[in-house]
Amino acid sequence: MRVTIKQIAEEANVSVTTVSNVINKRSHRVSKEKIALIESIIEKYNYTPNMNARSLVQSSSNLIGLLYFSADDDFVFSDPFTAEVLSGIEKQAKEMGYFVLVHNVHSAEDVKTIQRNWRFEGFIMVGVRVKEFVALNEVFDGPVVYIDTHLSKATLQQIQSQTNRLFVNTNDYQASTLAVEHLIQYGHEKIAFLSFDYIVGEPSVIHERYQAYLDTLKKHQLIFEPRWVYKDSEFDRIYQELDEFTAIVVTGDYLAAKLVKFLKNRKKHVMDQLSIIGFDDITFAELMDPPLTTIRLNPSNKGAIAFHQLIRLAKHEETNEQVLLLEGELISRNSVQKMKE
Amino acid sequence: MRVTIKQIAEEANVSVTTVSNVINKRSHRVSKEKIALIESIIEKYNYTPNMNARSLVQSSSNLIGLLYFSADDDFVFSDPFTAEVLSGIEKQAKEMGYFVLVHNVHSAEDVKTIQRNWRFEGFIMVGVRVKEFVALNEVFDGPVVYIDTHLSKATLQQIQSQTNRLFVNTNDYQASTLAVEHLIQYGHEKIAFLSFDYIVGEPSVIHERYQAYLDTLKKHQLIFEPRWVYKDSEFDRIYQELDEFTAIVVTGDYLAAKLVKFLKNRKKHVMDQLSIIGFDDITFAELMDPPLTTIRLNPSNKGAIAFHQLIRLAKHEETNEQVLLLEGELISRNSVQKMKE
DNA sequence: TTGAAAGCGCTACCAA
DNA sequence: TTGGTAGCGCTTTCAA
Repeated sequence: MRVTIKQIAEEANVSVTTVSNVINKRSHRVSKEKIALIESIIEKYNYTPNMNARSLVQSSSNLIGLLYFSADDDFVFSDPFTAEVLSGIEKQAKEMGYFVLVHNVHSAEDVKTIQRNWRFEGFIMVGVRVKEFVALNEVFDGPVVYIDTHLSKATLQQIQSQTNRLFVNTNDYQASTLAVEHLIQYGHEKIAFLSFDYIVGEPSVIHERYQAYLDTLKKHQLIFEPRWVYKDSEFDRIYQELDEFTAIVVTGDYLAAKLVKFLKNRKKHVMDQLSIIGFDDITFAELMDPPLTTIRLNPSNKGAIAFHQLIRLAKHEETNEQVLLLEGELISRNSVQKMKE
Repeated sequence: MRVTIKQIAEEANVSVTTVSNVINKRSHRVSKEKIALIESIIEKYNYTPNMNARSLVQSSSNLIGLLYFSADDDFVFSDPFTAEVLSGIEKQAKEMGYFVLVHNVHSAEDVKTIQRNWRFEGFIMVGVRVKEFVALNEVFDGPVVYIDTHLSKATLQQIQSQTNRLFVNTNDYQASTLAVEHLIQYGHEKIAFLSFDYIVGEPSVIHERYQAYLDTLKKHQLIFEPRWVYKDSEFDRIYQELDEFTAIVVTGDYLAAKLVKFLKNRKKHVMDQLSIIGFDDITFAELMDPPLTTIRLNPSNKGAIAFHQLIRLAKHEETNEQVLLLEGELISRNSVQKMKE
């Protein structure tokens, strides 16, 4: 059977209080000798406190929850993005003595249950959409860091007073500007845009990127051709209109990889003719043929930052900004070629 | 403040025991009316029991730990394999009302600490090597399922008596046989083998695959040329000896992707001349150029199975086999070509 | 069918 | 500097 604080106390001939005090490093409340003695016994039995008991009495736990939202029962942790976020979180958590419980949730109710079951210091939430945000945000009153949840100005204003809510996003506008500027710098003037389908008007990653695409074209006085804006279901149309533009911005590397494959199947050497830039810098980007030029978003870093912010919130430390924007970084490989003068 | 069992009891004018009984579905101990009454109150307050309290008294928790071993501080959950395993585990766990805590550990000591902190039903361990196995195996006496830990016959024999230890592996021998047979069927007779570096003699995934490669060649009376066995550091040598063989077995898709890239850089159309088969079927395999023929290993399935086995162990259900072997599946794409007769 | 009470392991308060 | 003790929310005897 495992050693408890009581047994340690007995063996040391002290009270449980004293043992508790040395465990919790309240050294000013215990004599040096006793500390040494108790620590040796702790060492001997390899004692570590029972978190359940501790959490029960303290109503806190060194436990944080990584919640991933998805409507369907998809295998979300196989999504490389989520996986890397988790990676970043877990690494930091381990270092700081925290534990991470992961859970895939579908609704606010789910969160209610899970947070009632355990005592979480807080949550990091990934994949929350605007429409579920409000309901969700009410469920839990502890600290929450949202990753990549883009809110409208109005909603943001509403929750400004909630000092324990934080948003860690990529600066998608900046990232996308970076992408388009790179293309322009390389001499491209006819630039297309490909993204997953999204709800127009609703704040989102894609919306930001699209806006930046528009603005950057305008800034450089390049033509914007509505036809050149594609959804992921329109590969065929891209193929047909291929001669019209010389470069395309694709809002994700994975989608870019799919497009490249599709195009290559139709036409062996398309990529000599079309420049392509993606987002994310997934592992595979550099292994593609041609190696994919992309905007690196560094999700593990995002996870790490989210974690640290969460801990700050939990400790009621001041934060200036409610929305943290992480910059994207241009990774220039060969899929974007210089236009001949 | 949250509702407790006590408050429910008060509101229902019954004792906590009775409430506890309805929560735990001991319907024969409570009258129908009280059950209805109590359940309605539970519903009303959206009450769910506090796991810490429950775990404390029951010494169990519906909590399982996914422990990933790594010597260094790598971002292991960004490894697509681990991520998918987690995916499979988490999905099942959620369905059955379990929770998954993930932790990256470096040593047996780490495990000791973490398991003392929380009350785990059991652990699923990934990435455990033979040399750390023994020490590790002693630390915890609850159920453990090891994923892809290959042990020697001797070690396996030693722990045969531990009925709560289980191993879920891919049948790497079968998988590799499948790969080589496929190549042979397509007319290849000169077949090379590429793997990461590994310790010869120590049971491992690669060792199994190598052995199957050897045996299958022999079975078909094909020549085995020791020179054609490569490590991941020997891409250059592969390039130099490229004319000697027509196909290569690569023990992982990621490695295969790297090789293809390397080779293409040297020689534009190598892949017309060399057939290649990988293992894993990573997401990217089908997006490669050419699309990679591979042996699908289905890690999320592995995770799901591991989870179910763990629960069986925890419930002390009988298991016949201590080592579960999951079959690989040939996914035939275009990277393996038929030899001309 | 119901309830009183002990106790899981720990912390925190108060008293010595 | 030390210890006694209440109590966190729950389950589990045992008795009624």
